[in-house]
Amino acid sequence: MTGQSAGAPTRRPTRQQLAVAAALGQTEDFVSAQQLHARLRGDGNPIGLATVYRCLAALAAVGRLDVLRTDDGEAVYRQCSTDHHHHLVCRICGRTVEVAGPTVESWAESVAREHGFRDVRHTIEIVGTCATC
Amino acid sequence: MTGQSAGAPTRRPTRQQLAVAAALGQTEDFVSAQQLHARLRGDGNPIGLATVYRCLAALAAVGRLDVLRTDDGEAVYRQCSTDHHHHLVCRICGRTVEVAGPTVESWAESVAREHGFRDVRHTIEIVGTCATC
DNA sequence: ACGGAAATGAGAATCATTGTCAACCCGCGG
DNA sequence: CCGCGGGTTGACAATGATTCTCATTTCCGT
Ligand SMILES: [Zn+2]
Ligand SMILES: [Zn+2]
Ligand SMILES: [Zn+2]
Ligand SMILES: [Zn+2]
Repeated sequence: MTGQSAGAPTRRPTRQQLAVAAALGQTEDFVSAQQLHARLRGDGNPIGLATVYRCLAALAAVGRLDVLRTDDGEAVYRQCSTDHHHHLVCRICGRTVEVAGPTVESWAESVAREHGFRDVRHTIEIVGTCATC
Repeated sequence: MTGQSAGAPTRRPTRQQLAVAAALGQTEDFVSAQQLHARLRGDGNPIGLATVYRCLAALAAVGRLDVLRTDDGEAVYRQCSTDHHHHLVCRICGRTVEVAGPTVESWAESVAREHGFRDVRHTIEIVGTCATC
């Protein structure tokens, strides 16, 4: 109980960690660790794959990232935005529309509470065929 | 139109497929392909791991199984009830509660239509910490 | 029963993720 | 300012679920 128990055991700052954080800050889309690694290197930012995983894990542990799994099991990460929303994706052309709705938010919240669940998070993805496809 | 000709290319029935279906019918819990494989063999029911995966994929394709991913990316399957629903999962003990709500269904539908999307599907996962954890 | 197509199974191959461990770097004490 | 200790990194090996390969077996219509 003593010591710096409270909050995040601050990680020692390094170039790599900043790079990862910066890269995540440049997009609102979900990216996989592999993609992020490739992107960083592409931007002339040398970093090891294992380090990318470690940074992502660290950020996720502190709750700064949203993590979800694609259908084929790959983990994808996104910087938690203060502005919570979901995506409507076209299964043909990939067009993505951001949608937000208090309706679904409160529904999820109430459903969870109703069953005694705490610290609730949710993942919602709506997939369809867009008007032009 | 004419029977199920257009839809599901009916799979040729075999002992293995029946065994997999039967095993899935014996439990309400989610099981991984590996677990199912072990269980089947344990019950003196010889079957190849690849076949288990194939059967599961086939069943899931026809919509007879609910599939979801554990935090570590492993796919788990469960025979699903005929009705559409979603899952409330405990991030600690894995306890799963089925939830259904016209609220969220119509919300998803309207949001999609509002943007001109057709043939809409959605994925919703609510994760939290259950009362006993 | 016969023949061809579908299904199976053992093992190899794939691929994201994690573990290993020596080299490296950052902040602090001297 | 300089050197040390321990957190951090990175190349590579290891893991483990899932998929692929292909020879063999099984099912089904004829
Ligand atoms: Zn489209
Ligand atoms: Zn939401
Ligand atoms: Zn629980
Ligand atoms: Zn639904």
